[in-house]
Amino acid sequence: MHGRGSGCPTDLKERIIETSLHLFEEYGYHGVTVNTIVKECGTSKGGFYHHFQSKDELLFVIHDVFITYVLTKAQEAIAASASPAKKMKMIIKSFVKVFDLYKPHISVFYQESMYLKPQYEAAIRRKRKSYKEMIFAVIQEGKELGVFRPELPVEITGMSILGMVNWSYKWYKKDGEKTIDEIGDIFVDLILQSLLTDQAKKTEQ
Amino acid sequence: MHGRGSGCPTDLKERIIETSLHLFEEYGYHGVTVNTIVKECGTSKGGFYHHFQSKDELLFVIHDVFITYVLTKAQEAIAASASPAKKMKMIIKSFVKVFDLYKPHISVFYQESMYLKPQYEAAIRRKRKSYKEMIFAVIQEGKELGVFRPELPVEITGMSILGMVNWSYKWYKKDGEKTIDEIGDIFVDLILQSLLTDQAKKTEQ
Amino acid sequence: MHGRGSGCPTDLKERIIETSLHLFEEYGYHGVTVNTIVKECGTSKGGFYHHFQSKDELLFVIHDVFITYVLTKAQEAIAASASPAKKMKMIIKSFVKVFDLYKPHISVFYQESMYLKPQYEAAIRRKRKSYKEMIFAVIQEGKELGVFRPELPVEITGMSILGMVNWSYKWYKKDGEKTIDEIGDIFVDLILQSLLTDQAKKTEQ
Amino acid sequence: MHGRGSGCPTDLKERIIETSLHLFEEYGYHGVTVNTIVKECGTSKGGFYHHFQSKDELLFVIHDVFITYVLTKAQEAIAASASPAKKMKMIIKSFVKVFDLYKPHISVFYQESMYLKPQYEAAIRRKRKSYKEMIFAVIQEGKELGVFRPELPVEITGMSILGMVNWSYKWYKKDGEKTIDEIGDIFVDLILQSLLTDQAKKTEQ
DNA sequence: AATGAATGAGCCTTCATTCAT
DNA sequence: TATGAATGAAGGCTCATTCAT
Repeated sequence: MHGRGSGCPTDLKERIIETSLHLFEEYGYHGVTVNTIVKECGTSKGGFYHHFQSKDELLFVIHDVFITYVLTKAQEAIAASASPAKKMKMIIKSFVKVFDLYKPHISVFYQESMYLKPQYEAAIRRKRKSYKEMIFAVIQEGKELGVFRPELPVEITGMSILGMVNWSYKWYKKDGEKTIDEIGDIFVDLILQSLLTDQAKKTEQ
Repeated sequence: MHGRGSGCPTDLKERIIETSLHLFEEYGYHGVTVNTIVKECGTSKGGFYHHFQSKDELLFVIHDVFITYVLTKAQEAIAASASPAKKMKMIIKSFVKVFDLYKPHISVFYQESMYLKPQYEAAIRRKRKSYKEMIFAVIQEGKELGVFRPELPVEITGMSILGMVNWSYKWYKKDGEKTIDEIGDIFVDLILQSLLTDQAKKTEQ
Repeated sequence: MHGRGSGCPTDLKERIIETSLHLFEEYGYHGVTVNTIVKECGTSKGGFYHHFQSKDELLFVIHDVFITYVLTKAQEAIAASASPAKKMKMIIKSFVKVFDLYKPHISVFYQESMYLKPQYEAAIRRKRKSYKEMIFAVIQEGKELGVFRPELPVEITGMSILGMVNWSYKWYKKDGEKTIDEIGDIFVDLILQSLLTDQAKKTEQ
Repeated sequence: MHGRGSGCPTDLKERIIETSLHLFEEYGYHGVTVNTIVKECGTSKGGFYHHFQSKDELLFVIHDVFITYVLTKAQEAIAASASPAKKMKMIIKSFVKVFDLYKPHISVFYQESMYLKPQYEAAIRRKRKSYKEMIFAVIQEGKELGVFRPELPVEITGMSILGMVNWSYKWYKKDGEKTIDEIGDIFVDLILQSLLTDQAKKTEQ
C-alpha cells in the first residue's frame, strides 16, 4: 500500500506526483519543466515518461486525485439521512478538510485546468459538474422542506458557496492562525446564516 | 483614464490589448503566442514590440487596467459617509459591476497572475492588498459599531466575501439568465444575512 | 529569379533544400537532423521552421519538385503527335535526363517516400500514378497499332521499363564513364528491342 | 534451412525476425521501435537483447538471410554447364522466385540498407557486388560466344536487368493476377529479346 | 511606425540500451 | 533465459525577441 497513510511515497510515480505538485503550486504548470521535475525527484526523463504519457497526463492525474476524493466525500454526505442543513454542513466541512490533504492539488486544479488537453478536460469537467449539482440538490431540498429561504436562487447561491470555499486555495495556510476545522466552522456559520429561514435558525444548528 | 481621452479605440495599442485579452481568456496566457496576437490584430511583430516591451508587460497592463479601476471604485465607497452595511453594499455592487466591463481582464487576472515577472508582480500585489484591506476595514468598522456580528473573524469573513464574488469570473455570463445587477443584489443579500446582527437586520436594509 | 539557371540559390529556402538534399542522399532522411541541416546552411532552427512547417514538409517539397518535373515532361511526350515507339523514346530519354538535374531528389524519393506523412503521401502518390499510367497508355497504343508485340502484358512490361530506368538512381554517376544521353540511348535500344515486332524493327528506329 | 539445427521456427529469435520483418516492411525500419517488436512478439526488451546485440544487428540479419540465399542460387546457375541464355534465364527465374519467399526481406533490404552500420554494411556490400558480377560475367560470356548482341555495354545492360527485376519489390503481390513464374517468364522474354542476336533468337529459346 | 525574416535557448518527447531481479 | 523499470543522449519543434529595411 504505497504511501497515502504512511505519507512515504516510495515508488517513483508517487514521488513524481508529489514533487511536481509542489513545483506546480509554486511556479505554475508552465513555470516548471519536465527536466526540473526529474532533477528534483532524482530520476530521469525516461523515468518520467515510463510512468506518464505526457506532462499533460501528469496534470490530469493531479486533477483527478483531488476531484475524485472530494466527489466521494460529497456523495457520502448526500447519501446520509440528514437534514439539508446537516448535509450542507457535512459537504462544506469535508470540502474544507481536503485543503489540508490536497491544498497543492487544488491550487493547481484551479490555476491550470484550462490547459488540460481536451481528452482529459472532458473527464474532469464531468466530475466537476457532478459536484456542483450535488450542492444544488441540497439547496433545492432545503427550500422544498422550508428550512432554507424560499427566495434563494439555487444556482447563484450554490456558486456563491462554492466560490467562498474554493477561494481559500488562495489564502489558506496549513500553519496559519486558525485550524482548518475552525475555518470550516466559520464557513458553515456564514453560509447557514445566509440560507436558513429565521424559523429554522432557532431549531437547527 | 488611460487612452479614453483620445477616444480612439482603434489605435494599435488598444487593439492589441483587446485582442489578446479575449485570446488569453479563451486559451490562457501560455496558449496564445505573440504571433497569434499580431495576426489576429492585423499587425506585425514589430508593431507589437513597438508598444510593449514584452509579452509579459502586456499581461501586466491587462492586470493593471482592471485592478486600478476596481480599487478606485472601492475607495469612493469607503470615502462616502455611510453606514458599514451601505459601504459593504456599495463595494460589492461596484465590484460585481466590473464583471460587465472587465470580465476578460478578471479571468486573465486570476488565471495568470502567477506568471507575472517579479517587477510587475510587486506592483500588482500592492494594489490587491489595498483592496483587501479596505474590505477588512469595513467589516471591522461594522463590528465596532455593533451592526455586524461581533463573533465574525475579520479576515476570514473578508476572504469569504471576496471569494464569493471573485468566483463569479468562473461562471458569470453577460447574456445569462440574470443581469449583473440582480446577481449583485443576491450577493449583497447573502452577505448581509451573514454579517448583520439580528438587531441590525431590522433597521438596516 | 532566385537561382535555377544561375545555380546560385541565394534565398534561405532554396539553400535549405539544396543542402538537405545532399545530406539526405548521403546519410538518409533519418540520418540527418534538422540541427545538422541548419549548421551546414549557416542558419538556425528558427530559420528552418520559418520556411518549413516540419522536417516532413521538407521531404515532401523535395519529392514534389522532382515528380512534378518528370510528370510535365512525360505529358509533353504524350501530347506529341508521334508513333508509340517515338513517344516511348521521348519518355525514356526525358526521364533519364532528369537524373542529371535531379539525381539527389530521386534518390531521396525512392529511399524515403515511405516516411512521408499521410497528407503529403497522398499528393505524391497521385502524381506517381499518373506517370505510370502514361507509360501504360503508350504501350497499349503501340500494341493496338501493331508496332509493339501483341503478347506483351501492358502492366508488367510497363513496370519493367520503369524499374530498369528508376534503378539507375542506385548507380548513375554524373561523372561516370558514359554520359546521361548515351545511357538513355542504351535504355531505349534495350526497351525497343523488347517491345517492337520484328516487322516494326525494320521500319521504326 | 533457416531453423539452424533446432529446426524450430517457433523459437524466439526466428519469431523476432519474422515479426520485425513485417513491421519494417509496412512502417520502415525507423517507423518501428524495439518496444513495438517485442510487444508484437509477446516477449520483452530483455528477450530481444538476449538474441541481438542491437536493433542494427537485426537489420543486418534480415539483409543477410536474403542476400545469402539469392547469391547461392545464382552461383548454382553459373556453375551449371549451360548456354549464356540458359544461365541468364536460370538466374532471372531463381531471382524472381525469391520474391515469393523473401519479399519482405527484399523490401527492407532496398529501403533501409543505407542505415546499416559500417561493420554490417561492408559484409552486405561484398555479397551484392558478387551477385552483380555474376550477371556481368554471363553477359560477357554471351557476347564472346556471339549469342548476345556485341554492341551491348556489359555493365549498363546488367544494371538494367537488375533494375527491371529488383523493381518488382515495389509492385509484386503474392496474390496478384499473375503467378511469380509467369512474371519470371515475362522478364526472361523481355530480357532475351533485348540481348540475343537475331541469329541466336532462332536457335535459342 | 511598421515589417517579417531570422535567432537560439529551451521545451517536450522518443527510444535504443542497460541491469537488478 | 527473461523481465521491464530506469537511463539519458538526442531529436523535432516552439516562440519570445531582435533588427535590418
